[in-house]
Amino acid sequence: MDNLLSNIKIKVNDKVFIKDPESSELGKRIVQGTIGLIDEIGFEQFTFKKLAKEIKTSEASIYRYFDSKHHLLVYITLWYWGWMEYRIVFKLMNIESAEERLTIAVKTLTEVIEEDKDFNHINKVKLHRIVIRESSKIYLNKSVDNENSEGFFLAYKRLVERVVKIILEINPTYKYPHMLVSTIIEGAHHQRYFAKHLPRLTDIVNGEDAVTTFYQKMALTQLKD
Amino acid sequence: MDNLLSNIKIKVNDKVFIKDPESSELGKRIVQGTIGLIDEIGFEQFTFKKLAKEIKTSEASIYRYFDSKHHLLVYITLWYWGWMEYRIVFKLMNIESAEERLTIAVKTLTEVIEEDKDFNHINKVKLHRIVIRESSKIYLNKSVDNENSEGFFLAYKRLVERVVKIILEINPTYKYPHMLVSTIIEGAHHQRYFAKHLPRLTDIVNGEDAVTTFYQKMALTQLKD
DNA sequence: ACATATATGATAGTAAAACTACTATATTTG
DNA sequence: CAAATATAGTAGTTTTACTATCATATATGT
Repeated sequence: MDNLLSNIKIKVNDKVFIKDPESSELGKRIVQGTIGLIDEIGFEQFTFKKLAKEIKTSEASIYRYFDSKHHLLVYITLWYWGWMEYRIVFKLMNIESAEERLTIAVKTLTEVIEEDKDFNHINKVKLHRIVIRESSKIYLNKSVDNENSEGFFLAYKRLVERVVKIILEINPTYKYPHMLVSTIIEGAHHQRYFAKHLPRLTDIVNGEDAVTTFYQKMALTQLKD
Repeated sequence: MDNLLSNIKIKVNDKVFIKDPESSELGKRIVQGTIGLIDEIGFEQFTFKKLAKEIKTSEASIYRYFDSKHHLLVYITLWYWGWMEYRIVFKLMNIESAEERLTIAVKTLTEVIEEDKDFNHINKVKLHRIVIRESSKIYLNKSVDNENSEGFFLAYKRLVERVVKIILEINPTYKYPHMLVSTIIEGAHHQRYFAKHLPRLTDIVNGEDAVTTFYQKMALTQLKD
């Protein structure tokens, strides 16, 4: 991918922010600083006051971009999903075999993220760690129905749908394609987290990326039912 | 199970509470009230002040039982895991076939909970909804390593290990038994939540419990690898 | 060039949440 | 039955999450 994406912008639902953080220098510092700080101290300890200090601005200025720290977390998660969809579309180009496309999609969704130079102000390694630890909090709460009706989760649904389509190409009568895909995405996050913090809840295998291998096999075998 | 469990107490790691809530009338009201209130308003909106009002006691009295609302959530989640382990042990009694045991274990872990009369002050239907929406928050945060070293998650590990053993009975060389079990447990929670709030991320099939069916099949087919 | 819109910064304030310290009362026990 | 102990209740403090106000800097349009 290299620098091909250097003039592409990942679009995020504009109901998530008050002012688009991509539209200004300060906005980008907010996003960059948020990723650094949440990665470091966790979402619960993260406050706008600490962020303001970190990026040398005022609390009030941050409130001009985001309503709440919750919306800021939603923002970076939606950005991540949008970015994932892009990566998948890219990697699947010109690949004909549906099986191969599925294998690549699952690898992309589950593999460890390596740092690259696209979207400069966003550190994807840190973002990935945040998505693993924090992203489910954006929908596991009482505001989910409201936010769903505002379209907050469309980026996630699109991402899932894209992989579902590949599965249905392989087996048009498979009954649980959405379940399979969302199990893989969420499951991979969990397994990476367990590997680091609760290793007895997962399996760490020498010489292979067990998470990716496990879910690739799962995708290919389950859809045969 | 009926009333067989009426004089059994689910043990919860005593580092989670300051004073055992099972040891007094007030303690039981705290647990009962917590389950009702978190189910109703969600963990983020839940406060000790609201709980105190609900159960007609004072904030300070609740603080004598639990350090923080986080520990209270840990408590009810650990209770749930302990209870699940009990249910599984019970249901597997005298069943010889490992395949059948696995099918029953997965059903128990993934099925919809029906109200019963055991452990009277704990409403298991509400508790199940809370576990689905909130339980992952007990480990998806920066205190996980500390709390893990205090043994907070042993009940979860024991539960997983119990099912892992069945899998290894069926296929002693299967490489990913923990991954499979934790994927099933967490996955089932997610799918039930999606079915209610984000249905496009799952598959709802008429005339069957798609969640249980999906994960039962997954367990039986994956371990063949 | 100058008025005006827009962006940011600095400061202060409010309400609720999270937690602590202290006081009062009930119960147990020596 | 007095002293010790457990439990409950009241009144704080600190932090968080947010709002409001005003000052200043920068950009834009005519």
